[in-house]
Amino acid sequence: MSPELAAILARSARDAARALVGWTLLKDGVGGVVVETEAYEPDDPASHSFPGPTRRNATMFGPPGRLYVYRSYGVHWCANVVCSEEGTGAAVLLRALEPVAGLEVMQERRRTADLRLLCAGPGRLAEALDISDVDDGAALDQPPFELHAPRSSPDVVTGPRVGIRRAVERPWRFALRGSDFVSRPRPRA
DNA sequence: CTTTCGATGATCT
DNA sequence: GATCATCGAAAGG
Repeated sequence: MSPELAAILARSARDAARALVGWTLLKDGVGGVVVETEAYEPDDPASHSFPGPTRRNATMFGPPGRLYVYRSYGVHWCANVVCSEEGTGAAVLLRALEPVAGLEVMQERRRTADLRLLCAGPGRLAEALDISDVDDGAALDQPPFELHAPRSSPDVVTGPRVGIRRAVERPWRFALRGSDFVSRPRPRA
């Protein structure tokens, strides 16, 4: 793993979630720029790692830089980046990308031509990149995945996390300011 | 525009 | 049996 990525992922989920905005994520050359993330910390009642290690969340307690993939509402797949120290259970939920590469492939997978709806939400993002349970535990800096650093530091806004019932007050959602490709409800401009 | 609701399966109580 | 880090279609204003 590059020193730059390792340094980002070594930090808390909050810091890693903020720092991952602007990076480009690809699977098999298909994907785009990360424009929205959420942090899930250890001792965070909203995190899947909160109850401790189980079969589902085992990847969360493994090495940083791996993908933790889980099924949401029995219908969708959602993808996280494991971060902080191995064994802590910290992770960053990937919530939205700005589509950049493989647009036609993603449009086909998502069955929509609207670029704003290709990767705007964790379930949509996973479907567009063809991420599922088989990718759980995969290293994000090794094929078929690539993670590329932004050229300059992006302008990031924060807000409450989406879709959770517990610890709703923690402002651990991060998004690229003004992006047209974030999920709803839209963060403040 | 906004709100409501069904789908569908693993996990938890 | 209830809950859930979601989405899209349908119904309501």
